[in-house]
Amino acid sequence: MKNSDVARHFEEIGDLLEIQGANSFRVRAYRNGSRTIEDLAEPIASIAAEGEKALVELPGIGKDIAAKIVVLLETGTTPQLEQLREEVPPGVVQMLRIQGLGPKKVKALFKELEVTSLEELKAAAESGAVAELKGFGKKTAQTILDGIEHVEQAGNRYFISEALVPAELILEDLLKLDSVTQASIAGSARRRKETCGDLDLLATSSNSAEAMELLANHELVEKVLAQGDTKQRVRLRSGIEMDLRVVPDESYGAAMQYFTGSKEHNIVIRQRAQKRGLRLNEYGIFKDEELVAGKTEEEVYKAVDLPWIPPELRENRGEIEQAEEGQLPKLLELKDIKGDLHMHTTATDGTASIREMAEAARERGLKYIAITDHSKRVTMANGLDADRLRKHWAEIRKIREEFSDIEILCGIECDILEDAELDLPDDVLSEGDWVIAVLHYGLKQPGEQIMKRLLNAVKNPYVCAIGHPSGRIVGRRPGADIHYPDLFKAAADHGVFMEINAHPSRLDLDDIQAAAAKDHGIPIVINTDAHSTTGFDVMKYGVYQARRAGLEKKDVANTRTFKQFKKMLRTSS
DNA sequence: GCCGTTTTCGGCCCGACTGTTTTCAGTCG
Repeated sequence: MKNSDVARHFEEIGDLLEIQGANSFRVRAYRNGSRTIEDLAEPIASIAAEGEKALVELPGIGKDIAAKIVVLLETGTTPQLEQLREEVPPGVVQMLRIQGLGPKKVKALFKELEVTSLEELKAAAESGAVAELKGFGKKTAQTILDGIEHVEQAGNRYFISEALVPAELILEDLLKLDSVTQASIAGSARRRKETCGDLDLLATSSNSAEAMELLANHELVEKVLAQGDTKQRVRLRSGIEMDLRVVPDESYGAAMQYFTGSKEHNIVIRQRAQKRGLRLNEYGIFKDEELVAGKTEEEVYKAVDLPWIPPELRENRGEIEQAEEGQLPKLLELKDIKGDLHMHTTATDGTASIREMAEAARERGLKYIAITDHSKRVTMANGLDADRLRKHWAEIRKIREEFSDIEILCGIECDILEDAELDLPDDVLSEGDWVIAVLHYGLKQPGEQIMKRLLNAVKNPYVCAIGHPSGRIVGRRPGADIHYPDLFKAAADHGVFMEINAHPSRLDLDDIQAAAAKDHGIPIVINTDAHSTTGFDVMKYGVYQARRAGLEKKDVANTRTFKQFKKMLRTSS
């Protein structure tokens, strides 16, 4: 059972308990436990194998949840969840996803109207039954109908790229207003989380009405959902919702800190404030009623005896302890990247030639690239067999003579076949400069076979890197069942790199596994997997992911000069 | 349900906005 399955199990217990009206702190305890498991780099089953005591040492896991983890791993479920599922049908949990419906209202709908699915809820709202319930009204019924439509048509979360692009455009327009003195993106988009549920914008302004009017009439905005004096919520045409908050100048830093989150990070920061006899909210840090800090984020952190913490790290995954000890990493930056080792050309499924890709890479300041078209197994991309690959490499060797200021490596993205063999023979691979081995097919194979394939690739003397290791698509397709500690140990032993694929739909390794790979001392490469000349522009998303993993420049191989990079290759001689 | 250098019991972050209410509960972030 994967960590994500175990985490989801306890998340569901939390949801169901909440609908039943359980103590909210008990509900939160299950969610905290769930999150701890979700964030683990190691399989929870390995920890459980050491005994219940090892589980209890995890934050947010006590005796009770530890015992349930053991039962869950042994039997595939827990009596508690089975019992809860009997009491609360699955459609009722679905109702929690509707904006404006929380546990109390959902419970009332379920108990009073016996509504157990979104369809039944829709019918009840349309018939007027919902509006007649105590605590409900016509507007609530309409909100529910809008909410159902939204849940049905849009997925709930957006790729970081889908979130940041409109947010940056709107931010730019806000800053053009004379009345707006400062403005920034906050929330999960500022933390560069791989997906965002919504967007947060923050501004200081002498005229908050003007800022809100601009947003209400913005071409990217579809509808104003709520509006007060300091807070406005809108839905963009893309479906994503955005909050704008206008705060006083002296509170800007506190509001940035507050609305950047994460919730888990902020809870700990506020607890630190409490311990120091201070009160922290979005307006500042207060001693009794006196404002003692709030204009900048640095001030806020200083008031709780911490240095400023980069937003990407604010997840309460150890960054507060690091900050306390002065051990925060100096995070990688986009400008540190000097090479890109994964891209395609018209030889397979790319849209640009070798020369065009090299020129585009040079324009972006890259000093070295590897052309890595597909191997033959990927028939739909016109993958290369040995003959075509050798000709392709000959072509690359010819073209690279034309470029004095950028190195072009003869590479290949070689499939690791379902039977664990590589898609091209060793004698062919040995002629290249850079071999990335990847899983494309058979991602649903049992973990044992997946590991056999990956380990076989790692042991091959010509494989330089494992590309997009899990094969996941963010929010859409789960990755292969990988036992990461074994993979990383083998990669470290054989000097094989791990890729962070920078495409916003992949971001694979994810942040947690990238941090674990760093701990194993494995060199990491961040690659765009560009299929066109504009494909290079996704590099920043890979860098964001690396920053969330706490990676520094030294942890990432393609920050090196070409000379240094080449020395790291096992095939270099 | 979890947690502990004020605590093994009694806490557990905090304010804005909405809609349904006649003073506030529910929801959200």
